[in-house]
Amino acid sequence: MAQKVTIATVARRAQVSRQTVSNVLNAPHIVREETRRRVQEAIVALGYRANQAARQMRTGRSRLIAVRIQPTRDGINGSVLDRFLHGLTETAGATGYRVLLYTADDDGQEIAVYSDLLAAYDLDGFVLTGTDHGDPRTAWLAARKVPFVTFGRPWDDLESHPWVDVDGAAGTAQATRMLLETGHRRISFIGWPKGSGVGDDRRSGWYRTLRAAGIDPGPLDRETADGVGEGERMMNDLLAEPEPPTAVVCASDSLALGALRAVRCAGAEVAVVGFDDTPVAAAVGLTSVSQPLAAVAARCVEQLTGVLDGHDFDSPVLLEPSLVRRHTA
Amino acid sequence: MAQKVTIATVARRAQVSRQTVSNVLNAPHIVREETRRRVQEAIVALGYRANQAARQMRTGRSRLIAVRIQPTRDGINGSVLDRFLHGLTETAGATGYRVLLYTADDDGQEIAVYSDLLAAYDLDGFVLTGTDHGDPRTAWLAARKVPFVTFGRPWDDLESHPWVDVDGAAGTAQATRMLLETGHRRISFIGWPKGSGVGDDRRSGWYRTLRAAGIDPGPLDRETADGVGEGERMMNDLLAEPEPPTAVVCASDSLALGALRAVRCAGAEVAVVGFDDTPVAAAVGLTSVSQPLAAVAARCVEQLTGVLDGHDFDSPVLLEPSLVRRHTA
DNA sequence: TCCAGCAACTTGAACGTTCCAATCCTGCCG
DNA sequence: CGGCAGGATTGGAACGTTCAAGTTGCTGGA
Repeated sequence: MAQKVTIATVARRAQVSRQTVSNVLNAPHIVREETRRRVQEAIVALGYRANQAARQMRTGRSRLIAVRIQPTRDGINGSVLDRFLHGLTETAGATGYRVLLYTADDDGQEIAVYSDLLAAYDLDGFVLTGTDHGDPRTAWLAARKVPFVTFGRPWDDLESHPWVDVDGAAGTAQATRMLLETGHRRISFIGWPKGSGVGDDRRSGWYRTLRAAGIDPGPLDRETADGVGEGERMMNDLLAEPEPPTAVVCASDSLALGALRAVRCAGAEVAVVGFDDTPVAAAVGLTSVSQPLAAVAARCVEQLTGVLDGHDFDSPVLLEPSLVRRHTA
Repeated sequence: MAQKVTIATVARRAQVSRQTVSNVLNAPHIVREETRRRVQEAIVALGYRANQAARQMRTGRSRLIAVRIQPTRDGINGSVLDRFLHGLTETAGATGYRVLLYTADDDGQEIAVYSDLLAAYDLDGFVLTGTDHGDPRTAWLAARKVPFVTFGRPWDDLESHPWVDVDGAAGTAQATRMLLETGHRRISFIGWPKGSGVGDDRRSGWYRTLRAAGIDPGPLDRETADGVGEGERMMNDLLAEPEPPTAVVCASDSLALGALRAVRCAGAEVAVVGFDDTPVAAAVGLTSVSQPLAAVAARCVEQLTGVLDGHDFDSPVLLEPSLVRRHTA
């Protein structure tokens, strides 16, 4: 292995001082054109890379952002995180940031991890996914003025911190509109019990669209926990009605998959739309609402680096999902 | 925010020198019992955490390991990586290591990332997934004596570097044995074209088990690229035979899902077994061979930290997968 | 009595970078 | 032609840790 190339090596070769090399890297405009070129040539020739640890020690910034990786609670929805992480890593990399993973079993433990990461690694910021009403984590971070973004809007105060989210209501509205246009009138919704921010949001798009079309959504609405079995049960329930729906919008692909199974078993003709466009949906040909995860990730990084560069945080970002049409609707 | 707590703060409070505090942390045995206790109390009282950047600058070690996150080529198999990453982060965390992500579009770019990460972040080691015959990445890393482990055995020379893998052959053998025991005789295999290490391995378990049972596997074997559509096509092909199989083992859940669809369309009665136990398998009730990903991740970290601590690398690790029985077999 | 040997602890230096204050140019004005 | 403004460049110090080489104090053998 060749000798380590430091800023001093570059300086010697370019016949300038250490500081000038540093300036070329961090404040190019204050260095004279010709000197800058000479230094840059030396950098390339020697293959110099700034040592982060040293830089970090001086500046207190690590160019590292942390994301929690969850234990894939529900298998189906797991791969959403996967795609999100990829997008995050890619966008972060483009601006010179790197992504660090951590795990935590609950909010309390997660906060302990924050303080560890901040003290030991001088972490620059955090990306949180899935925040709840009155989340203790965002409160902790905000109190210490640690930069962070959330994927998922804060359900209490929309202006409390930077966030990026997908407009779930717009997604279900789009699905419902499409079904209305294909001639459906009795369009059910199988979603989660009221009270969860994400779930209520998704339900509302369907609800409003039906109302706008002059249809009473009331009797068509169903609530249940997430899961394939639950979806199947609810769909069977709906099929047993005197006037069963001809289409159903679901709050997740798990529910939709269950519904689909019930429909097929019964030999019925009911259009089914899921949510999240998971691999499962692609595999079984399920029409589903797709979250633009790469874009979400990109905007998260943007917001975070914005704050890190000292800007006040931009307005939050709400992205439109898109409907991926397959065989089931 | 309170003043930063450094080793000097602790030293003052415990009435010892910096170095003694450092020794308590890195070589406790050379410090007198009573002194050690005093220092440790001060550490706890002040909430001291060693600054990694400073430590790294001196020692050249970052306690960081890097893993590539792939763009989820094939959606179905994506979530495998997800679970692997979680396991990795968890096990690494337990020994004081952290996991850093990176992306790369091809091998050449990946090597460029290595050299960047090594120079800028003093990375301690890499975890590679899915190596090929004559992989340029392992060669590059080995040439520079950078510690790394692969998830997936090196297909050329089994002793060339530490690795952890799942015994795919044992998995398909187990599936085939189970099918034989349930009375099946004509058991097909739908796998990838010969030449890929992983694919050949999975095929061989099925092949050997059938041979051992006195059955000629030849006419039952099928080769195709991965994918749901491919699986469906191959299964239809098999069903059109004069003596169609009564069961089929597949090299992936994608293929199995396609096969399953063909079987159901044809109204046939054919048992289907997939490979990887992806969320899709769980969702549709597909029997599948499950890789012990958490264990794989744990052993990867073990191997890597072993090398980092200066031990010669242990013998490679080959783990047994298990068969998850659901409705399709 | 003297000092070797050892355990326990301390001190100065170094890792590679950036901050800060100081110095060196260069051209321009009076 | 001296002085001065201001841009370009430089050298010393500091970030928090560990390494290497010290110092101190004690035990025990000649």
